[in-house]
Amino acid sequence: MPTYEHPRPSVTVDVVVFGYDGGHDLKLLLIQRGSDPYQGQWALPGGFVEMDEDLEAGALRELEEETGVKDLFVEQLYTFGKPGRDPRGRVISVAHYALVNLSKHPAAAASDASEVAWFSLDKLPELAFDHAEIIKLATTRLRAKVRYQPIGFELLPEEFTLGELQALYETILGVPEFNKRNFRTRILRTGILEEVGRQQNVAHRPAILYRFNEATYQQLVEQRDSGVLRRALDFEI
Amino acid sequence: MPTYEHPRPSVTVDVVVFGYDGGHDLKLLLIQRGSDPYQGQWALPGGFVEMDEDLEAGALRELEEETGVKDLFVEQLYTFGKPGRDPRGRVISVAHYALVNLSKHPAAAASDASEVAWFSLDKLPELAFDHAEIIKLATTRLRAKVRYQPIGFELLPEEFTLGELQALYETILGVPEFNKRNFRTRILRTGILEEVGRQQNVAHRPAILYRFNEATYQQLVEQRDSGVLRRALDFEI
DNA sequence: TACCTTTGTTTAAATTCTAAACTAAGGAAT
DNA sequence: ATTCCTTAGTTTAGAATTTAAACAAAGGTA
Repeated sequence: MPTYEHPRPSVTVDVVVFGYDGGHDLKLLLIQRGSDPYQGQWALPGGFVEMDEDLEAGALRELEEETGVKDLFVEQLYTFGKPGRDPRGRVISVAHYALVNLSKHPAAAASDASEVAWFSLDKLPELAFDHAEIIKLATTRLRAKVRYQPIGFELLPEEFTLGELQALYETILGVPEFNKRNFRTRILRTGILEEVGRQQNVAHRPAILYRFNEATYQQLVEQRDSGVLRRALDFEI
Repeated sequence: MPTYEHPRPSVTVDVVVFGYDGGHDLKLLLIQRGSDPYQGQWALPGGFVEMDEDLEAGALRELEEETGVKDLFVEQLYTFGKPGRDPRGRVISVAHYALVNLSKHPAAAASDASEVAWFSLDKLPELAFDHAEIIKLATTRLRAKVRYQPIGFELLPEEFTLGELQALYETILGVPEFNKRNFRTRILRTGILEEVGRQQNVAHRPAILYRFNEATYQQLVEQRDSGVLRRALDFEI
């Protein structure tokens, strides 16, 4: 049965972009819709996938076209396909989420969609389509994933202190302040951090700067998956 | 921009159905393709999604049409959309996975696709499309998820002993034999099991039969999510 | 009645976690 | 130059948890 016999839904890719600037909240990148359905409302960056591009590539392309933001960590989240979720007809959206450090990717503002802005995750405007639901799922996923995979590092600058890392975890998880100095022990014993220097010009004892060591991490993942280690990567917060 | 201006990919739903019969391996439900691309090869049950049905509903419909199996736990897995994954053109597949206890759902055999059979997960035939890749991801997901969500109960009969539950965990995770009698402690202290009787006519001390208590589980999930409890549900194997 | 098998409990030692006290390293204030 | 303040980082004792082994129980079978 060749495909052309079937009526086909439209397929879009949308991206929930989380940004972090060292503060006490996560940011979310939204665009203001310039055209037809939900015109003027805020929405996730995204658009129709092209016939010859991979889904993730499409998500990154739409993101760059609409916001100018590129070169970031992106991963598939979930596919939303309930009939009626888009007034234009049957539209299935393959939602992604992405993480970005705002000091690396400066104030996104661009292009063919009318407006682009970063919103605090806990002060979002009204959203088009079912995008509020998508964002909620992305947030849940981020919170769950950050506990057992080192994706948080995507939100920090290349070099960071343990204090900054802990503040990020507290921000993502919404916990006021946890585990005090035990956080340090747990993260360091995994061996996935590498010392790269010390802070300069701070009005207190300068902290050690660390960098995420991807090679060591991959090695640990392999050892765990082959059964050599069991708990090596639990930095369970 | 109305959707009809865009070329549209085809969208299918596929289902990785895991079955368990109390033995030492997991089974996988496959169909033998009766038509055009990959004719005669084994493949996942699935097909084109209809214009007015939800993705999960489509997965269940195709599954029942092609194999006769219905009424089971199903969840979205991942969406596969690489160009070229289907020789018929651009086909995006929203893959799902499902869990079923084989004593409840007897030998699936049916219908419009030519053949249906259960295969041992570690003795799979050559597979059509990128279905081997989909199965691999589903297996990884099942192994990961069974450690922190009680989805394993979907694979057991209504009433089961702790020995049976442990055997299931060992089968899913591929561990020869773990934790001996501590498994019991960890599962029981969560409170998600409810005693419903004892085994009959066995040539040894009869084991207590348990049933999964969904209400207690939901209650614990809520308490955890609201921060009251932290570790209540870690039955981390 | 003795024995076999599997279920289920108890417990002591080992390990890990928690939280507090303590030490260190800067700049800023005096 | 000295003291003070702030944040970084270490040590450690007590609490809690995990592990693994010994032990006890409950059938059927010989």
